[in-house]
Amino acid sequence: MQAGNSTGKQRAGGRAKSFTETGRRAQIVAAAIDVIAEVGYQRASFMKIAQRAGLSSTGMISYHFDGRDDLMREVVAEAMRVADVYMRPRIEAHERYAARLRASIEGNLDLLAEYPNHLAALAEVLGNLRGGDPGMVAFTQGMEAILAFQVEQLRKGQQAGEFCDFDPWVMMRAIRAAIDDVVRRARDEPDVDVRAAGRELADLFDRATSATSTTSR
Amino acid sequence: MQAGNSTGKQRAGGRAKSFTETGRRAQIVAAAIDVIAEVGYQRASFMKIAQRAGLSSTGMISYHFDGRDDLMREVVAEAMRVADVYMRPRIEAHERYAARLRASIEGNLDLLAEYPNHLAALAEVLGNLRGGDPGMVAFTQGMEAILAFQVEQLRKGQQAGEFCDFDPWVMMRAIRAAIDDVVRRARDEPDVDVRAAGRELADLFDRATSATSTTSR
Amino acid sequence: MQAGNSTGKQRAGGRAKSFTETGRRAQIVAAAIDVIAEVGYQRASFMKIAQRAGLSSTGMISYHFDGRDDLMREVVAEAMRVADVYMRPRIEAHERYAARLRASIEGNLDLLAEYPNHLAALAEVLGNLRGGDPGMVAFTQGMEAILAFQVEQLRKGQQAGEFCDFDPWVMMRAIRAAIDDVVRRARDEPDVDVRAAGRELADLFDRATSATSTTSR
Amino acid sequence: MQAGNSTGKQRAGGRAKSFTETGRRAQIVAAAIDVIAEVGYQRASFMKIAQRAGLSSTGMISYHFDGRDDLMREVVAEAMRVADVYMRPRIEAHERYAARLRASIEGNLDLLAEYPNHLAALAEVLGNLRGGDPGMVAFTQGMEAILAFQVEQLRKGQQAGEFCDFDPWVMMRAIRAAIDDVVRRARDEPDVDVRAAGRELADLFDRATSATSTTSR
DNA sequence: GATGAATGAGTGTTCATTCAT
DNA sequence: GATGAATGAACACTCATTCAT
Repeated sequence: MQAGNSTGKQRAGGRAKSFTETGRRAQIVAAAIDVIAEVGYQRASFMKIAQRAGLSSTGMISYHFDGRDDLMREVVAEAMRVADVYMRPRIEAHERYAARLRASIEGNLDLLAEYPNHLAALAEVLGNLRGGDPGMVAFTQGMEAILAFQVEQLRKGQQAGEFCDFDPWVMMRAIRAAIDDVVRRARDEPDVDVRAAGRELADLFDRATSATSTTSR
Repeated sequence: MQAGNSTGKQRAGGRAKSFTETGRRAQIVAAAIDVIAEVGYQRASFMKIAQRAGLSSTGMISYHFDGRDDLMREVVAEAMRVADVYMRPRIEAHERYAARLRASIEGNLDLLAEYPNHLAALAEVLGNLRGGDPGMVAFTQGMEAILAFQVEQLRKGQQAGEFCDFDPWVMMRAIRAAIDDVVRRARDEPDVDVRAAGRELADLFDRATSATSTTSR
Repeated sequence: MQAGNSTGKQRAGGRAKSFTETGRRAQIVAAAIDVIAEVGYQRASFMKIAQRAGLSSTGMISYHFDGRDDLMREVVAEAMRVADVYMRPRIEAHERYAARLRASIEGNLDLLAEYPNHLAALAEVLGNLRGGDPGMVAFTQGMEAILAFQVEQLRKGQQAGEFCDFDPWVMMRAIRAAIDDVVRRARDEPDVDVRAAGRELADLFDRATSATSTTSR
Repeated sequence: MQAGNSTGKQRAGGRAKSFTETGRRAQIVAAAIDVIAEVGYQRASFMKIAQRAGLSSTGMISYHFDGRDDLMREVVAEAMRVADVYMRPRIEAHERYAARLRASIEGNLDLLAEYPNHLAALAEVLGNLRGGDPGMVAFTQGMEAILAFQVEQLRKGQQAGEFCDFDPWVMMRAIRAAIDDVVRRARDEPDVDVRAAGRELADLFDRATSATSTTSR
């Protein structure tokens, strides 16, 4: 999952939470991220998550979260928060859109090297969402908004003459899919050099978006 | 899932099957493909598949298949068979590697337009395999072999001077990931013009692989 | 199961059977004996028996037998028939009751050495009968009759002064239980010398029944 | 099943258990003992056990026990514990091996009179173990160890001149088989006087093992 | 007679969730 | 707040039996 440029998160339920409840929730979310990264979205049962979190029963999770979907929403929110903190400064350090795109791609895979479980969990949860899932609809829309922002960046790059002519939605999804694929590969083969893969992908999409190759003909 | 160049498959058990049993198996596999495409690999229970196939009980599926893994193997084999029949002549109609790559990408998405459930089920099953799954190991290896063949094609294209310098494994996985992403998108948003997306992706990876930009420098 | 001195068998159902049907039945019974000896009474499913018999479906068994109990009755009857043919002349070759008892014990274990599956299946089926099983009640009573005959032999030996004073029912059941135990042991450890065990058991029960030890004091 | 001289047991899983969980486990084990004694090992389904224990679903049993084997292990452990408590002082009250053997036989059947289901369940579970059952292997070995101890007692009795010459393994298995047979008979015919049977069996094996017959010659 | 596909009840097990304590 | 026992539905799978052909 390509991360960065998040629009920020907010809890689904609006009621105020005490400090310890917030702490418990964070603890459970952290355990969920590890478990999801390890065994996948579907096999990440409450029991496994509770064990990883050092809890003695799954009831604790149901107590703190309004169902499995709520927990998963928090997992995604936490992963996105981490990604946002990591990515935003690296992207905004650049002016030109092409440089920002490269920073985005390489940054995602540097992030993967540092937080492999976060990105793996993120990809797992989002990859297992269905369009029809009620309760996750608003969620999916939030994801679309983030993607739309990134697409808009591509479009601006085109208008600025940095990028050639292409469908920015198709390009953006291809970039995200390629990054997610490395995330999945890193999960199964921990020895993969994800930073090197990041540079390769950045080169790849640089060529794919660059205006120079067309103008030079 | 990018398909094509399948190595073919046959049932593990050697016992001869009657025509009607073969028919029932095919019917169940077809139902499984539809259900998997609709609700995903994990949620595709025998009960849903049996209902879709017009069977009164899940026992019938266990009667015809040697467990869930066996059914899933047949699902993949069937999807690969369809893909192979569709893709192979389209790819082999071209001489040059660049043209073959374009044919492969566009062909996959034309195939998606005609058999959306087949490709969706294929991606679902393969995407949910874990390294540790015993009984599916040989299966994963078979997929790797196909991917390796496609990587080899890219490498030959580089040697022939048609492609620029890039890591063929990274490129191949990026291509496959981009195609699979369209498959997933088409599943959730049936109105997507997948053939147009195919042309866009073909253009994208044509630029990303083309040797022209280097010669013009 | 101690065998011998059978009162003979008769089919439960009274209708006449054709020659081929009788052949099929015998074939199935033979397969059932092997399967039961190998995997036990409860795990001996129609499917395993059909496979062993070279039949392509379990329906064949249900066609020829009026349910599982009917098949099991035939299994016992066949095993008892074999045992009776083998045991009767060996026992009747002796005049004295003590010699007949020894012939009975050693004969049973010689029989075990020659037909291990028959005796194992016999013990399995009889050992898994419950008192309450309807449809098997008449059957159990038949077994009791055989045992009663053997008890009567012991009693006659006592009256003849060959045996000391003991409860013949308890003695008979102990003998049978000891023999059955060797049958079970031979099933799990095929290297056991069952004939040697037979001689040991014959000695054991010779001492336990002998009138000499008491008179000699 | 002849019991006594148990080596003791404790749960495989090391997790500490609350009092109520321990209570529930004991309740389920007690229900399992009753059901197994009534319908046998194989027919003792979780559903029947749950109903007997007053539970609404079989899931509760899976919650408290790590599978069917785990429950069966506890059943045997409980039966052996009861047997050990009952038998040990009765056996150790005697010095001589012959007296100990008599105490062992009569004690087992007195125990049967008091805990008929415990011994019936014990015999059922152990009698249905196959050599190939993984997870129960260590279990079978434990039973062999107990039997070996009892065999050793017989051997010592022979060396002490109390017993005549016989194969102690064959003798021990015959004794155990005779006791188990009474257990089974008591299960099907509750009116049997098991204590009387115990005295008869003790007399029987006293004669079978006694050294007096040899000295008088 | 013989076949084998179909049936439906039953198996142990996992799961997210609930609720009395 | 926190616990963990209890719940009931769902899961894949096996089984003996039935029945149209």
